Amino acid sequence: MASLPTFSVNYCTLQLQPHSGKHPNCSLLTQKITNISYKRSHTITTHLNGNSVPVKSLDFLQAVKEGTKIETSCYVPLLQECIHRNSLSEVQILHAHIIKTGTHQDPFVMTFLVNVYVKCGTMEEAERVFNNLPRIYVAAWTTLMTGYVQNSQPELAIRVFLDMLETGDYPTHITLGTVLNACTSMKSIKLGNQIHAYIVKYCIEDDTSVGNSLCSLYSNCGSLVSAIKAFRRIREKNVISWTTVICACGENGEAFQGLNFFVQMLSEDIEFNEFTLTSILSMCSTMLSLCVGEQVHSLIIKLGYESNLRIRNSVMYLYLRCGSVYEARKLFDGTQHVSLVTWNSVIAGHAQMIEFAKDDLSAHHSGAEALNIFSILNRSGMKPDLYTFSSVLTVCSKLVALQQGEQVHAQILKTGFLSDVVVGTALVNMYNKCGSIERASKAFVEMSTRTLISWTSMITGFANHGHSQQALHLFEDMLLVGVRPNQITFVGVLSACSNAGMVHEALNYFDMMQKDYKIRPVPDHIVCLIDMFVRLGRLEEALDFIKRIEFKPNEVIWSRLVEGCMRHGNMELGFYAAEQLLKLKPKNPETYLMLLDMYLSTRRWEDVFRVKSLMEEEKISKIQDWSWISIKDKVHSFKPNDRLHSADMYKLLDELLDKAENLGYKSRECLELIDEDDEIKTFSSTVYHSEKLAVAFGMLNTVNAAPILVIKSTTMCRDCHNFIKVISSVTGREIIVRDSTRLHRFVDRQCSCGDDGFGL
DNA sequence: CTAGGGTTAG
Repeated sequence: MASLPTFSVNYCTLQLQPHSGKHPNCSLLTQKITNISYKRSHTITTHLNGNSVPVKSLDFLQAVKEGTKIETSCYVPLLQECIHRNSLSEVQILHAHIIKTGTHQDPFVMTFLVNVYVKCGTMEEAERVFNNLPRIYVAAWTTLMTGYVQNSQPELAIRVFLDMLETGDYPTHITLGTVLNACTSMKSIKLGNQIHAYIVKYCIEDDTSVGNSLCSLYSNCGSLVSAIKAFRRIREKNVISWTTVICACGENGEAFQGLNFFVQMLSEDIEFNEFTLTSILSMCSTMLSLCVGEQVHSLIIKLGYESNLRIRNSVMYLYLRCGSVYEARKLFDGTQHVSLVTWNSVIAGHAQMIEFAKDDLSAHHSGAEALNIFSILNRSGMKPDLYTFSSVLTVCSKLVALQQGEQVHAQILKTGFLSDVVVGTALVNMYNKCGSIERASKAFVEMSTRTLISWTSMITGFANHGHSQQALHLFEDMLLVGVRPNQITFVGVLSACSNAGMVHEALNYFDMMQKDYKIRPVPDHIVCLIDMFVRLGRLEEALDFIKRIEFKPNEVIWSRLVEGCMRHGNMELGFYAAEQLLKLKPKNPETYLMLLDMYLSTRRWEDVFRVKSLMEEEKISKIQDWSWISIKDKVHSFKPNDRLHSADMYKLLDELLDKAENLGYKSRECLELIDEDDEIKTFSSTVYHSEKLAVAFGMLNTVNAAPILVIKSTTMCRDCHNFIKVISSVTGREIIVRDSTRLHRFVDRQCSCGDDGFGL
């Protein structure tokens, strides 16, 4: 006999039971469930005391209390109604009744009860019932596994699977589908392949549910080709199969192919449902294709799905992600009974708009609107859930809105959502982004479970605050706990090394990333390393490094080298790097500013004109230099030299400038790209730069001990950086400025960036 | 007991 596939999950290795030749399909028990259970219909009828009664109108609790005898066959539909109502308390009453009447001897009812507890999200109870089952059938194993998969403990699902095989029970096609789903959540293609081998061996690859699960496994592991293969092998494809393959295309960036599958469905008259439509919509959202999205929307109206709330929510989200606030708003206002998901979609949609907005000003506006919607939601009496909180915390972190973030934190504590990993991670990230590394690490330590994202967020937080050693210690801890780092984790690790100038360590980790974890370097990794060499003045090494990478260096990589060359006065290399940069036709106005500064200061007028004409060609507009500060629930914005704020503020700023000058600060001019006719004003004053205005405003409008948090759309200039350093000690205030490249935390004349992280 | 609107790290 050929050797059997081996399942290995960290702690155990087990051989599958030898098969008897034919795969045992559904057990008797599964058949029984299908016969008695119902599609999730709203009118379940049952027989009570000989009369056929619709369960929904039946106050079964009353019946139970009055001591009515319930036939064993009635428990399942009653329990099903509890799932539908999501009422754990009623489940418990029924459970007690089941015990009282001795029905707990019935393996079928008790197996169903495991499912009920799973559906109510109470795994402890589900386990308890499972452990006391009079006889464990394959359906019970499967149900328990499903519970673990749905409650984000896929490793336990695999453990249960192995336990099941040990007792000699055979998996059904549904069990295998669930195991595949566990592999999918663990993103373990290795284990998935082993299960796939088993499936091929028993010739059930063409089974609908197995095929569907295989399709989503491969899709989640990034292999669209295998996903489509799995889909094609399904003998009887159902709506789920089609929807899954469409999702697979969307998740893997092949939206066009996904649309083709949908068109095929339409032309072949294959049944589709609301889920198919929402998948299509979310595909349009991720590829930001408003044009296709609008067509799908009209199709939805034509097909009469317009009033469907799920679909409405998806359409709203689509419009928001594509920046059509007006359309989204129209839909929102036109919806009579909005659900929590509607609110969540609108908030998450605005959060997304921050990322995809055309400029920083509208990005900021979206963020402020998201917070506004959140407060309306709170006043409406509806209770926010973990999705709401995660989105809102993201918004706070992007707006550097510490006060709102703290309020949300308090609300999360009260409502008990802190135990959720995603919410906990979002909280850690919020404190990191708002400059409070202390509270971030406190929140991180207090988490009961951590995902890769939690670790990565905290490591990056330490790195961004200049706490390199702590970042690296945390990374080592993460490895000890057995969490596998990814590309993004290494960005944090390398940036920690870079900030501390730890060349040896950086190169070691860079090596480890590629050799031990088979992660290919991306521009972000290289940027960290280039920054490190540049910081140490080792410009030639930086160049060597750029030449050694396998991909074409991007705009950021070259511009960091140009910047470094300017700082260290190596103009020859600077000109070379600038040539490479110009070949890429950069899009960032700040890059042009830097190049102009370089050519102006060396009086290379021809190059100045070359850069200027390239700017025209590339339609580079003037730099949008804005700063913001959130105070209480309001966001205040500042433009350089604006005179829109109170006279007190300008007075305070002038006083601070005086004080700073007495302590050795010397104001310096800086290059700017401003003015209506887009002419280059060579050097202009930095006195009223937007961040200075925002800081002064913050001093005036917050209590003395409070930190001042400013967010800035461009990179901070050297002058403002010096100024804020000085006044942090003059005023004894902590000042945090998050600019377009990094976070600066000024305390007592020191900045967390180590004074190397700013521009001209 | 299998897909299924809204959530976290760069």
